[in-house]
Amino acid sequence: MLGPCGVPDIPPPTLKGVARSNDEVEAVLQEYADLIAITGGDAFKARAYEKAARAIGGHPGDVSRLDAKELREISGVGRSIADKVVEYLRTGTIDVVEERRAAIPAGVRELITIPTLGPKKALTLYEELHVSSVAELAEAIRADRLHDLKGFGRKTQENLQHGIDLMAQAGSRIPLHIAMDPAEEIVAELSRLTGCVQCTYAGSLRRVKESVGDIDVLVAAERSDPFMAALGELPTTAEVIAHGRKKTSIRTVQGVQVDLRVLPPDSWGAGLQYFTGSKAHNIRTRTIAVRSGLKLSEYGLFEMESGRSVASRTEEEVYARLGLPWIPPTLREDRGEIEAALRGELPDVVTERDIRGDLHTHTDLTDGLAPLEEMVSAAAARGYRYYAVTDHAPDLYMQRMTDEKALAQRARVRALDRAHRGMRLLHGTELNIGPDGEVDWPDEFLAGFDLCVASLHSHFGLGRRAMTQRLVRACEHPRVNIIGHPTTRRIGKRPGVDADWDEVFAACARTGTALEVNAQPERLDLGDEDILRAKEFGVVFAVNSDAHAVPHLGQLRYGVGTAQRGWLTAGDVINTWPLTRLRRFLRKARAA
DNA sequence: GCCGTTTTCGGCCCGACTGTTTTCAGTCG
Repeated sequence: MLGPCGVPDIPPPTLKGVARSNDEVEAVLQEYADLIAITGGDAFKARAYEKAARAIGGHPGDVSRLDAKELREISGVGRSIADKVVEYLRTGTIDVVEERRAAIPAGVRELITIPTLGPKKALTLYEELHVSSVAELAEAIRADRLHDLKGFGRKTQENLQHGIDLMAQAGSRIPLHIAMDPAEEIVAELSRLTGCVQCTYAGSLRRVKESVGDIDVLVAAERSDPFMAALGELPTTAEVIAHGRKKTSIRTVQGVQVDLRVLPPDSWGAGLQYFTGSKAHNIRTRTIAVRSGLKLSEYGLFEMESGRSVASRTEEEVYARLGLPWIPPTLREDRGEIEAALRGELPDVVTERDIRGDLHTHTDLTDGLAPLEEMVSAAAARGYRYYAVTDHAPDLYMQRMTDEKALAQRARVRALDRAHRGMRLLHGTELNIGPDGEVDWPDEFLAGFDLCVASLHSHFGLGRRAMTQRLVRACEHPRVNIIGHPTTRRIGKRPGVDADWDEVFAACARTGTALEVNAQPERLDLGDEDILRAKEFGVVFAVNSDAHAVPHLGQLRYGVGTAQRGWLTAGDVINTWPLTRLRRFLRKARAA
């Protein structure tokens, strides 16, 4: 089930011995940390569990293969947590977590997903007003029951209402990355079965939308029943919602609904086209079909008169018979792709293969999890030709960066660079854009970096005018190469900052400053629509992972998908360029 | 609960912002 915030509820206990992903272990430890905080337990203990949860989520290897001793080698995991992880891996539950679950309704924990509502306020609401879900909180606000509650003044109530509204907007949609894991797992499992001709996921997941309603999985096979049966029996399946010959629906342990459709191999292309959508795109393709005396459905493209099938086996075939080139799924939103295709002007969208390097990454020197050497090895393993390390700068106080630390890291980066063949290392930093657009460190010090990303981390509430000037000033800084996560939105949690984006885009184009497409799935910032707009101004982009751990490097694909949705080609993206061209760009307008 | 030692206790990212509790608690990055 999904809560109103779109966060999956706690998965029910499952069979013993089922391999669990790092993400699941991370989730249960994070839940325990939340429960400790809500029940007023030791704040440091809660933080210890949070830290361990993050460390396990960011651990490059599969923790379900580790024993207690090996688990303790992960930083932040000691004897007690290692034992609990082992207990979870073996039994699917942890006793002490179950005890706290029994004491606090799941809905109370859901409350703290509301921005500005933390564990203290959640507990107050529960104890004083017996509020134990987001819906009940909304009702309590409506009925003005918070009136006499200490610490819940008018403004606080407004903020809570605003947070609830934001989550309602996100609705029951699931963040992209939450849906991707079960989708890929199911596709891999079904592909293994005898008789499987084709198998993939379709729908908004294939179009790489920032959130998806459910997962559509398609199989091409002569007989459907083995696939329908197999889906119901997968370890990831928590519940079968509907079971039929053409369609079966289940809910996964993550709370995501999956619809499986089995198509005859002959109609694979038409089915894939149909179930990939979007609806708006399909209306256009069907209209084109009708004008040519044809009828397009999920079973094929047919002559209206005779009913004879003219295309259905592949998507390419279907599009071709409509007089169109194959259109990448990420463009299928009826945002002009049909017209562009008809003119033969579809963009040759950037792909993951085009990416030569990552230009925004962190290490454990600041808030990353992995040491420099591990991040660099992982980057090399991805086949990158260059890789930038961009830890935070001193103005973000909590990161405790100093000149000395930055310089020591640079020396290590230079040494590693000499040791690595085929991949050049760049030493950069992620600067903090202050309220007036100023950044950390004086010019002379910044000159020592190969590149500077600059991002907003606070003061999100400045007025539109001040925010615009702030961003423009950052662009105009001669050492700032990339504006990181430009709007700072958190999908479903926080809207982007208010600025005159046209003015910012114009400043980027004028000053030779790239805009980031931050690939963190909860950011995807810039988003597709802003990218489309910015591109009109002649802006160039950097698609970066902003990785804080080794596994995050792989999230780059979500950024690439978002870039595609913004119609970007490799030429628009600076980290597809050869290093010499990139370096020229990084010099900005300064004398060579 | 973890970790590192000045080892078996005592710290633990720390400062800003917000709203409201007139002196600070809660939340966030």
